[in-house]
Amino acid sequence: MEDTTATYQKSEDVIKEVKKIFERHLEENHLRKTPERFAILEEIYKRTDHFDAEALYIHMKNQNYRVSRATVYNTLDLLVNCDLITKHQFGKNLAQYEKSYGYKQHDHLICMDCGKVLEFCDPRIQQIKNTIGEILKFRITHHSLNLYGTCDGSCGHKPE
Amino acid sequence: MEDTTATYQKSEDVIKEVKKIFERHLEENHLRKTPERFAILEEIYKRTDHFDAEALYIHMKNQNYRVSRATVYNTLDLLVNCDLITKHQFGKNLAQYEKSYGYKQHDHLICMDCGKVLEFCDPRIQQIKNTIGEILKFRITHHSLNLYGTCDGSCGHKPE
DNA sequence: TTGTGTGCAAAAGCTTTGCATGTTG
DNA sequence: CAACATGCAAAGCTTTTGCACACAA
Repeated sequence: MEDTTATYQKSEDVIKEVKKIFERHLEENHLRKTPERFAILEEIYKRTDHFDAEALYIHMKNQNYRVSRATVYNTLDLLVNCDLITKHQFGKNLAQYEKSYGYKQHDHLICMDCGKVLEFCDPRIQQIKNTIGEILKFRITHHSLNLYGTCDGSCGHKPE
Repeated sequence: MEDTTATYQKSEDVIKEVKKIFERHLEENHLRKTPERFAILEEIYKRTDHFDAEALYIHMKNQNYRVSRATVYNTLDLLVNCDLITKHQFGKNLAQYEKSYGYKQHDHLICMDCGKVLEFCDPRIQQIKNTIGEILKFRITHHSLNLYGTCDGSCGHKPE
């Protein structure tokens, strides 16, 4: 944040920051700082977007970490709670996650043919949240907007 | 449709209409018109909003229909395909359905405390779909917008 | 009569839980 | 050292599949 010359933060810097955030979250909630928890956070922030719990588990195994599925699921919950990752359900019965620190709010566009997921931003969604929250007397904390369609055959049409 | 004096269609009329639509869909796709399929459609349109597959299965059993879960799931798929019902994933690993014939497009507001689901309409969502579809070259067929929050304690706060 | 649809039960897939062991605070 | 977290495996829950029988076309 001090360095105004760099457009993007280096990956190592981001990882350092999210670890600090996670650490604070664990302290505030009297949870233990175990190596597994930090290892999982680090691997998530090294990975690219959208992954599911099993893929992360396999990834950890391949990196020769000794973790269990239970710990993966446990840690994913913790990370969702402190807003370091976001959980999605893109229509299927399989939770997908993505890192959320440093990313601006965005929603998703899913191709029904090839499973491709694109991201987009539209300010009008914020307006909708304000309006509806006021009308229906809800304190809206978050939302999920997915658009489904087909990407004009620009993909190889390999249904997932 | 002929009767312009009635504000709402009688339930029996709606059921008659959706059965006709379903019948046409089955014919067009060379699928069989089995009594189970029509019985399931009928029970869905007699029920209130938002239900899951298991609840529907239990309901059918209680009505002394002899149906299997397999048939329930099979028929739900068919009904989704011909737009007579809509499938939702409200954050949990459990598909929820609702009848959609005769209802205008709407989205959902979910209370994280009590699980209550409210419905709302906002024309701006259609504008977002148009804009994004054009920009990202997608033919958008449908969407899912869920707002999550808390309903100001107006509920008994019985977390589902 | 032919093949699709059904019921039933078993299997599959994602997630949670129980228990003994390990480790943080 | 006490409580919590972990690994492992088993159980839970929703959904899918396999198979023999039923029945729509």
